[in-house]
Amino acid sequence: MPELPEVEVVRRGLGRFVVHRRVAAVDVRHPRAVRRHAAGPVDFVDRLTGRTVLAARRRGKYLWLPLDDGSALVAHLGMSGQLLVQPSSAGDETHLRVRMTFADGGRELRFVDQRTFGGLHVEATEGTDGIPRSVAHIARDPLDPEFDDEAFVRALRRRNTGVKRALLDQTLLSGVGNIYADEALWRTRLHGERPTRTLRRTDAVALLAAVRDVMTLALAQGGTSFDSLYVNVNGESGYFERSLTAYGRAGEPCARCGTPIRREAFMNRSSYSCPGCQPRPRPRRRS
DNA sequence: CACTCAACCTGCCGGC
DNA sequence: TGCCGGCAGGTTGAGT
Repeated sequence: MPELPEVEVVRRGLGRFVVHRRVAAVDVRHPRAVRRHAAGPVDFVDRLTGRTVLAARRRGKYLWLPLDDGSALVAHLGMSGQLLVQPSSAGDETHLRVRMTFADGGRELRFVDQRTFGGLHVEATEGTDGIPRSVAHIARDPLDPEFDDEAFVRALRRRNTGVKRALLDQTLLSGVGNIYADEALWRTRLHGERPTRTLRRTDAVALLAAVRDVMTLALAQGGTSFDSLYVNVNGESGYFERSLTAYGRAGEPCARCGTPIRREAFMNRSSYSCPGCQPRPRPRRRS
């Protein structure tokens, strides 16, 4: 479910409900959920027990909780992961993978993940920026104050691929997934298979602005639905859906020109775009 | 080095 | 009803 805005909503929830608390106990209910913790589930539990959570951080779609011994609990939600803050009296979720209780006896933190593409692990953080090594390859995201717009524009135009593939490459910029890629492309009137080499500078600048705009808008909406409690922070929230202009809207009229939105297969998934506003690029002979 | 794609899972939905 | 194919907001690592 989660792209940057959704993950950021989760991060804020963790910041509010988990930071400054000391871990009392951890129960790994499904080893696959901690498969990226190379030393195994027992070590995972050992490294967390007794630690205090210092903060809740994020880069792109990765989350991590720095701990008081210099390590961090790193989380990726994958396609279906959720981090829920639940009273201990709440019954186990069907896909509950990891449960963490705290010394203050308050609400638990639960990792719930149907498809188990997501997971948790503990690792050291390094350097002054405190980025876990497993996250180091992820580029800054467009909402990061230190994101370098100029460097992105240059790198994008230097790529030799389709613009949507580039947007989804988390080492070029992070946080963009299938939905926001399609939304940003629609806003910029670009077809996802437009070769990055043919983008004008202004196209690249506009595309980045569109990514930022759509993410900021989605985040504002997600933030509103959040304050009740964590349960609302899952893909089920129909909140974002309302403002989507292309993604998932095959057959519906384009909000700009009325042409029915098309759906095309793309990398084992789908792309949605407007045939009127986003014409397929003409195949060019390579030079 | 840059790029592409299958594999990793489970559940749901529509068609037969 | 039940079975089957297709599809789902992501990432990695092997292969070209």
